[in-house]
Amino acid sequence: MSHTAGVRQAQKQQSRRALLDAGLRLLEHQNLSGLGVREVTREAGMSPAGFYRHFPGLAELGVELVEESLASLHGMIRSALAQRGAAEERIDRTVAVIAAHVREHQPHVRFLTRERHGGVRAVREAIGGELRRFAGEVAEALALQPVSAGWSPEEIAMLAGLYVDHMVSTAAALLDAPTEAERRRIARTAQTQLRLIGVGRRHWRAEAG
Amino acid sequence: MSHTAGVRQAQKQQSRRALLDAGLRLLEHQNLSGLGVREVTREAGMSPAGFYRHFPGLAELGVELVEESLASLHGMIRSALAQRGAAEERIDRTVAVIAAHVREHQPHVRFLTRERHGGVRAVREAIGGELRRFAGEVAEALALQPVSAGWSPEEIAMLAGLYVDHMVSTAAALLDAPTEAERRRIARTAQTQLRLIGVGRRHWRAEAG
DNA sequence: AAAGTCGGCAAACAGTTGTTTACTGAATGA
DNA sequence: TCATTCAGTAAACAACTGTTTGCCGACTTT
Repeated sequence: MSHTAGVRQAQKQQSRRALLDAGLRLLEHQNLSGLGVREVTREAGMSPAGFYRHFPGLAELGVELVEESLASLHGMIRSALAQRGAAEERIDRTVAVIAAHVREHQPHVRFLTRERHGGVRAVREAIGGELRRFAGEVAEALALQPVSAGWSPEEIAMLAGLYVDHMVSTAAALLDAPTEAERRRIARTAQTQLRLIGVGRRHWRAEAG
Repeated sequence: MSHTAGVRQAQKQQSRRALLDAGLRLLEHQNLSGLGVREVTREAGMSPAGFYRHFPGLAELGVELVEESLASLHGMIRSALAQRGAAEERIDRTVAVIAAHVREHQPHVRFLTRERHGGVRAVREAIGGELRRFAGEVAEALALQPVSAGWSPEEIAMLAGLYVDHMVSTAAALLDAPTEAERRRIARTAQTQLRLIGVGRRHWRAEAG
């Protein structure tokens, strides 16, 4: 359908990408709700009317960006969960994975953190829902670990939520950090925090409920 | 200077408040970067030109809203820190304080979570800086607790950061929750998470560093 | 080679925007 | 009482905005 036969299709895809990239670029310093069609087409080097050959409106551009961003985030989470080895090592590598993702997908991550509680309901809910799905995946992975023996599903879910929230906070902090030194400091703090949570995990069953 | 002699001053203050309230109302469904002077004055029942008798521009309105919101948040944090009693009790009351604050200052809290990573640099930095100051206060309070004996300042700071981030996440989740039942579920989860962190705290010195 | 498809453009539409201008009229101070 | 101050207004400004229209010309299909 799309893999052959198409100088036409290829050019169209290219223009579409140009629009998406232009939007993503503008959204680094702006909010989705404040974006304009003319603004995007200007940045993409296209006439305003051309926009409507690709999207019915800006909302749809936004949704597409959400999907892209979440797809890459999803990949990152799977990488983080795939870490093996001792707890210490896993923590360090997980934080490293997060830091690398933020570095390499800065515009996407910035978009997500900015619109996570932004003014566009559809986008907000898409992000929130997907984060909840991610928490579910994390919970599944946690359930398989020996440390979780005897934990109720609710307890595992609350731990997964804590991890996901922590990851989000850490990613946002890394984004805002102005210098490399600051980013390293944030990463180190995040590691220590995860270690503290890990200590709590190991003593949870003996102490609580 | 201002406490007497002023039907004039009082009327001005009233108009100023009307503008701030109008802005806050509009910002429940919108982003600061997408707000317009005409929009605000229309909502406040004032002519567009009148706006400039009170603020040089919208950015200043935004900063003023940040200060208001942070002042009320500051009050909340002090309440939370003032909790006495056993760990369990303190946790429950702290979460209750957060939930009450979110309920009673919904527009302010929504504004903060929305603009925490929003498109207006000055506002973003004001919020971020103030949250860091709050973390400092939390750290001071933590240092006084017996559980923190033997902790380095860095360790205490990372714990305070974890608490503040967790509070922010919880507040945001409470805001987004559609039903009272959902809010109760979130509060209960938050309590359990705090309890887990508490377990980690108590076993930290024996296990880490 | 001819006919058709369709991405992109310029131009025009009616609205809206931020900001300035000169003004009005009520509160103020002499 | 009279002059002054000043919050709020209406009107005008140019500069945008989203969206539609008709058209062109390069690709595709027949």
